[in-house]
Amino acid sequence: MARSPSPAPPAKLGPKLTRRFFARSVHAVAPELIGATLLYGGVGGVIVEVEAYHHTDPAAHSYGGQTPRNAVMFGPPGYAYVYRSYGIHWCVNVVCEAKGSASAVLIRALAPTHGLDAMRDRRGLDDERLLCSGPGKLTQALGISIAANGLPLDAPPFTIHRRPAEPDIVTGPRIGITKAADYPWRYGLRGSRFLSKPFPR
DNA sequence: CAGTGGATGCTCT
DNA sequence: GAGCATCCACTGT
Repeated sequence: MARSPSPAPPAKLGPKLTRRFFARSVHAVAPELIGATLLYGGVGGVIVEVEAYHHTDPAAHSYGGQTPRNAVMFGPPGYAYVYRSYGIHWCVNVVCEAKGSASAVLIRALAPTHGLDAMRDRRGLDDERLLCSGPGKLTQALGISIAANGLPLDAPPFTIHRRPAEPDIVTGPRIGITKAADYPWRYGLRGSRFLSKPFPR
């Protein structure tokens, strides 16, 4: 099959984010991640959708206390928390706030900009819009698995670049949860074609 | 487009 | 043994 020539968005990248960036409230970090560029092994794109999970939030994995699975959430900020979802997919979070706060931001969708061919191979798809438009899709496209759990976000294979400008951000209820389903802690880039689902209007 | 159900494995009760 | 921070294929309008 002929692969459509990808009209790659302009690769505008701010400076690399350091761990200090994550040492703040998830509600401060989450909107600032919209527009940032996430790379894993050089493959990735612009973050267009995230969700905040605070430790006081019944939907957070850390809500019930520390367990082997969520241990990374209880560690220092600036690290990746990866877990298996529905037995099939991986999902990646960035740990925020102070050590022990056990709060994190789930990365839910990217606009692909780097390594499109690698993403297409891993996903078995050509359509750019479907490569990273969901938390399980983007980990597959980037090759993120449990091996990335606990890795620092400011060192290879991870790289996160600050957003080059402040984007137009939408908020709404989080996706796919039953507890605290009304908290408006989903953040997205307004009008993006790469969201996992549209935001309610 | 909306809704439904299966796949699949791990975590915690 | 239940319950998932999901995705995809399939159905019916």
